[in-house]
Amino acid sequence: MQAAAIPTGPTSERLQPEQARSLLKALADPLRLRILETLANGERCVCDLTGELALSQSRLSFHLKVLREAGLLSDRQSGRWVYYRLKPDQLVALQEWLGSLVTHCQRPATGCND
Amino acid sequence: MQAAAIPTGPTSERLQPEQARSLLKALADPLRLRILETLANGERCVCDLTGELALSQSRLSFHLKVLREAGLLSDRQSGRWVYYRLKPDQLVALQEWLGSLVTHCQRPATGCND
DNA sequence: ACGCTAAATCAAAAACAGTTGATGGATCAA
DNA sequence: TTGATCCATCAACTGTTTTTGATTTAGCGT
Repeated sequence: MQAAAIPTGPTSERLQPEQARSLLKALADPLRLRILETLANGERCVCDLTGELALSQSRLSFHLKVLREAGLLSDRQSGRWVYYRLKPDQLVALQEWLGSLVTHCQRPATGCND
Repeated sequence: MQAAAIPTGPTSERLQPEQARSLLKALADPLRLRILETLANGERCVCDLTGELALSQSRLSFHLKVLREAGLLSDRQSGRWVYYRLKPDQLVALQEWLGSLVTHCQRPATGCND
């Protein structure tokens, strides 16, 4: 997935502000965080998740869609079931984006701790 | 909204999910990101910010409050003016929180890449 | 084909977040 | 004191997100 041209970061590419916002927004929900934490333990199908998280199917489906469209989850179908799994790439990218924000704010010149 | 979860330590302690959520939510807004970026250049009073960002005073005040309650900003009054500055601590804590989520998901045992 | 189950999608309602314009408290200078 | 400026807060309004319950699409076994 790495673009050959610009070696911006150690692992992934630099996030655009708009992408960062969409990730932050997807993460800024308690239910979606619970879903992520559950999926951090490994792949699950939707029916398992409704059970484990005690959610209605359509409610869960809504939030899975938000997370998937933000690029945080991938899904695969197997028979009647759809399995979701966490994609760490975007999390790493967001982490790096946060890091650059911190760095920027900690520059000595007009630093934020004077 | 509930009272702000005031960050306890000067340097990074492990974030509770609820604190993480409140930080993510605070960051997930384009205007608030612009405010943060402006404050990354150093402390500013509210009246400067209304000018630089071309915002109504009450709109700016609303967003400053969100950021302050998330623990991302500190403020101090000096005469008639209130100066806001960025507090990188919570950004660092959030970064670490993201990191731990990634780490957790990348454990070999029930890893998310099998 | 049929019935059954998994999951996505839809429309309407409810809940929430953000904007606006007005008001009020605090500080300062004259 | 009066008047001006800085800022926070409030209530009313608008727009967006989330929830709900119903419907739809699709896979599997019989």
